Amino acid sequence: MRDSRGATSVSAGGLSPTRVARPGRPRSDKVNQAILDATRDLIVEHGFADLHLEHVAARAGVGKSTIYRRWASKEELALELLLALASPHIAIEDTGNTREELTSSVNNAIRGLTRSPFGPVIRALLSHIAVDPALGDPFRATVVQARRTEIAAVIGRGIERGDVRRDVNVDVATELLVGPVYFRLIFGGELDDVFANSVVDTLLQGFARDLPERA
Amino acid sequence: MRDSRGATSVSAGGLSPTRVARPGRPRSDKVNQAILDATRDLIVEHGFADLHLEHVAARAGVGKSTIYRRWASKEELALELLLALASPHIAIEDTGNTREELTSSVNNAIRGLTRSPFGPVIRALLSHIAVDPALGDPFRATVVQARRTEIAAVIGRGIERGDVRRDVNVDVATELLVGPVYFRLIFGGELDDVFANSVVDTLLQGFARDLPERA
DNA sequence: GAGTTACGGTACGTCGCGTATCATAACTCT
DNA sequence: AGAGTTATGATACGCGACGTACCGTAACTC
Repeated sequence: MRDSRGATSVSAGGLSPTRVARPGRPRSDKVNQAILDATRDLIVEHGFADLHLEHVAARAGVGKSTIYRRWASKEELALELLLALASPHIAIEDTGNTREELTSSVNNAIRGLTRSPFGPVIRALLSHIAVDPALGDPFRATVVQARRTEIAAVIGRGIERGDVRRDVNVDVATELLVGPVYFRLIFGGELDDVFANSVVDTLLQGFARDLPERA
Repeated sequence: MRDSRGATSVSAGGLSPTRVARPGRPRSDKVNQAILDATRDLIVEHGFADLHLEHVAARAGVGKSTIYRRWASKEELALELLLALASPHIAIEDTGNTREELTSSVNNAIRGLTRSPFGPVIRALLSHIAVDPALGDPFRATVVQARRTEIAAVIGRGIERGDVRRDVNVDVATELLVGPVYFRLIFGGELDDVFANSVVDTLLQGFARDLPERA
């Protein structure tokens, strides 16, 4: 993120797979984790707007300068936290049952938002993701893209099985599956199995009673 | 919001329809509007996190104390602005064409978010709506509820016309129509007519190629 | 006119920002 | 073992915004 020293960055391309063995005292992984943990706790407790690096430092038992040495801003720190929290993810297996896999897609999103620290954190950062490209672009490029790809695979299998229409737009299908979840996250409503099933049922069947006129 | 003096509040129940005629100098509506305008501009320009009441006061040509006399916090001020910006809204007419009305529902959401100051403001406040009940609850109770009711009416007409299945859950239907719009607002993607049509087409037809097994 | 409230402006203490500096700790290389 | 280098926790700094308190003046009711 900030410099090439830490294990934080995408590994600046050293030859050795483990470490480059530079001179001087190495960055402490423990400290790194303590900062991220404290950040997570404070965001969950007080929200992103009231996240203050001085408090993070105090709770992590760390000097303020140690934080600034690794991350240039609150946003960078939050981004790394967000990506770290988003990565543990249950893959959607090929079960042979399209409805089941679609429901899993919706439930995966719900679980991530309700039963893990990822939920409160992304809730606190929604605006910044929507507004600040420095935070939004990397998030879109990794997390959102991965989820899109995964659901695209589900849709693809559904088409192969003959369960799903061939002309379904995969991007729009993803947004129809997951969009309602985020809508409820922001504007209220239960996020549970009943909702997930309701979304999938409605999507599979469609609104139309009879086939609507095409074009 | 803060006290019972201003025309701002929901009218503390005076007998006269116009004014209660209290002693002293009355609150200036001009000043009120100037503050809201300045707030809108600054949120759009710099985002909510960088909204500073001292700047609002300066741009509105107003004393800082005048702002604090009316609103207790940045959030309260932002809420009133949000509600004011959300209220101008094009109703969805009964055109007799269900597909057309559904598309209008989606396009209404898109237009509000892309072609009016409401878009940048709500984008900046998404997190606060999701996290802070003081801001979220009133917003849900008014704006979100109104939109839900409106779309429910569209669905209802569709059912009467025989275009829409009778057993469609109106809440879920609303979320399926508008959720994808908010998804793209946050996570990126074009918000245009093509998207609106795509959403409606997919929703009317459904994903399923043949009728899926029920239950 | 007297009484009351709102107005713009200014000054105040407090807090977090991001930077700089320090003595010390941890590690590499000779 | 010792020299060189980088990281660490701590502390201090100037800056800007916070929210409050106080002014003299303006606007309105009686």
